[in-house]
Amino acid sequence: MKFSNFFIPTLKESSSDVKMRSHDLMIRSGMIRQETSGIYSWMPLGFRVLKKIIDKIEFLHDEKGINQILMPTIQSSDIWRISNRYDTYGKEMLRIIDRNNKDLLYGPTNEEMITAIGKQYIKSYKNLPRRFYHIQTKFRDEIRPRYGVMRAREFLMKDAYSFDIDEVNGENTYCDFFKLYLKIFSQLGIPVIPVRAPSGEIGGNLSHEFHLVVRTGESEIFLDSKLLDQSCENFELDQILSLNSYTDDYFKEIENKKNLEKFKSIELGHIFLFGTKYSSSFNFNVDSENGKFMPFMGSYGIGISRIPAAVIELSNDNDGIIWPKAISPFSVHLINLNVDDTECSEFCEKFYKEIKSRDIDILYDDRNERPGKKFSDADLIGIPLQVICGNSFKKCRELSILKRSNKDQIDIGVGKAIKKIIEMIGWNE
RNA sequence: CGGGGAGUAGCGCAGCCUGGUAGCGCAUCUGUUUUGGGAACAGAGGGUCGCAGGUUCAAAUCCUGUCUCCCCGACCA
Repeated sequence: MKFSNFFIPTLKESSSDVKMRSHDLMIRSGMIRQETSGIYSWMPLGFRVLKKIIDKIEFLHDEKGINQILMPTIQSSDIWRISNRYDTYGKEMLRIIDRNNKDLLYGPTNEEMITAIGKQYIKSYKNLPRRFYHIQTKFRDEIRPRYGVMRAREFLMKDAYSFDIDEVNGENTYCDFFKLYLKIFSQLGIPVIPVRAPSGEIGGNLSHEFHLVVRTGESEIFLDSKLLDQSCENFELDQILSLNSYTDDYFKEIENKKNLEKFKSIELGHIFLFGTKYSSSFNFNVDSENGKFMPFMGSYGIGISRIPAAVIELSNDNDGIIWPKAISPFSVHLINLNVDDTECSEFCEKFYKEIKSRDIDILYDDRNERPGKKFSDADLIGIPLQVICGNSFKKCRELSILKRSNKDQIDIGVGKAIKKIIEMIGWNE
């Protein structure tokens, strides 16, 4: 992508209204624009990051045989009356009336709808288990939206739902999702901690949240600090159940508070096994070999649009964002400092095409701007590798490769540059 | 919903107390010189001062109402 043809409206100055680092950087790097309180447009650069995250999440869900669907944003009040949540959900639910005076709502979540879908099609135990997911805009009319997309009213969420024949199978599914979530976050380059959350209204249910520990986070969790360095990706159910980590709410309920430290964090995911809560209110019965039963259900959410903000909150410096490779909008940022020079521009053009032909995302700054502006934009946008073509190209056919994370710079002959870049992209950090 | 702050050019702000031709920086446009870390000079364009009412010869400024946004607390991915 050429910078001249990719709209990134960067800003030099911060708004005094913006208090959180990630919020400020997302606005100044031209990723998002506020529409009204808690509602944001995603500009080209921001949307690219979002798409990277979506792609990874989709891939890993599809790989597990979880079927992607797309449910509507607008729901009928009817199904919410069946679950009795239309009246209890409260003011967070945005209610809408259509021209025929029918009560509609902008979906804050989809348990009711997925249960209605399941009930219509799943008639036999032979049709179970089933797992579905969708990625869709949600709306929750939060009391106080804040910090940009970190706590927005309209937000993008991946929510998955499972149907199983009984509790044991439901727990296995839950366990699968637990591991899947750890894998997803690890592949996104985000070190999350699984945290036990309180059981819901129905006793005996399972719930965990996935938190990113960061000093400026707005949640509080309590955990054994050993968990910070431990991988839980291969945990079995009993280990998951006995994790020594708790959400704020859960912490108040437990008795043994030894070895628990308080951390600030950002909640990025939440999984929940709620059993037959909705299948029973929907009278969702399925034939078994010798009678009928109600499917055992769970739901599994990831706050997609919150992820870029969380990552930036964790990974930035005075000059701007430092993207982890996995979700960086581009892998390489080529900076041409001499666009007026034919030789330099021709080289950059060729170099740009060559990198692109190797399936590497590259942003090529071909704008007629001064070096200082290009460097500061590059640092603000935060692409992991900056490749600079300037004076040393003219003098001795060298490029500079600069790592955004620590500003380490190497100068390298043009012939060796591509090989080196590919090598650096492959580095794990 | 309680408490606090703010709405003036695309962005960031001053002016308001003490009423009298709406200003500064950034950005934008033109020209010249510049070009490895947000360039310099010269010029130009851009505003129903959130909205509505009131006081006054005169309102960005004073009064009343209203809308919106932000921050702190109780809810959430």
